[in-house]
Amino acid sequence: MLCTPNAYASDCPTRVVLDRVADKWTVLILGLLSRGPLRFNQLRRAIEGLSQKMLSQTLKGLQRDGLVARRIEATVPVTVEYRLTPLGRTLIDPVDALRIWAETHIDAVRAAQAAYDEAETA
Amino acid sequence: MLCTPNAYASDCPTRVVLDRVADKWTVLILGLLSRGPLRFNQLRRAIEGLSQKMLSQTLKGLQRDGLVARRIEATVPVTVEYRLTPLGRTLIDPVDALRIWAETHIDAVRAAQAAYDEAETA
DNA sequence: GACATCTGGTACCCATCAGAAACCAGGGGT
DNA sequence: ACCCCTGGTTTCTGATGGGTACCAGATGTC
Repeated sequence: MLCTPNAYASDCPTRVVLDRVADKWTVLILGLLSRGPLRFNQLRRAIEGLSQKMLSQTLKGLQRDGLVARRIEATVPVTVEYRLTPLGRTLIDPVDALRIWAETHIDAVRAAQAAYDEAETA
Repeated sequence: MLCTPNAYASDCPTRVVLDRVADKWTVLILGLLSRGPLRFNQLRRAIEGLSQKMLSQTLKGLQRDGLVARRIEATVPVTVEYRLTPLGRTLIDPVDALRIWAETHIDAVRAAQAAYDEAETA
């Protein structure tokens, strides 16, 4: 490795990884896959507002980064199953923590936003 | 609150918060501020590749969400100090975990990418 | 006075990207 | 024949991320 991993250096590849991992759809997809393998349309239906394109694109990126494995099942119709790899499983905790933080502190954030917007307008 | 916090529902405000928190610059900025207050240009210099505009924009968002407090110091020249709020401090652990994950697993990810690209080309 | 430099930003422009909708392809149901 | 399911890709467009230049105010310095 050429650089000591340091997300604050722009030339460190860590930056690229952080960009993938610190992503809304990644967090939601990994959160679901942590509970077990799912098929393409199961994921799409479970995550409201996620378009086919973004799902396909995000899954492709996750596969490339070795976090998710894709397996074609010879059923009728052919189904495609996505599951976490061992590497992907090491990411469950950080990503879950983030999602849970958002769900837990949403009230505080909304209150802060309201206060901020109030001060702005006034 | 109208909805049980659920990041998987598109109409839940949690989604918006997750989008802010699951952001490359947010992760890097909060990671620095967790070690103590910093001024605008200190942050800018510490995070390579972060433009003034994105820093300004991200800090404004973090203020609105009540994660970061901005304090103007009557020094010469006037300096502006950014520090985490109590709410912001609750986010340190999740966000640090994400950054540390990226720094720790960068080798594995790079290897997976190389293998994937190899298979693609072949 | 003219100029550079520090502070912390804002205005403008452009390339990229996210998202919506259409389309593709193979098979099943009626 | 037609519409449904499966899992995508293509196309188009509006939003947005990000770079560059610029702004304001104070200090220094030639």
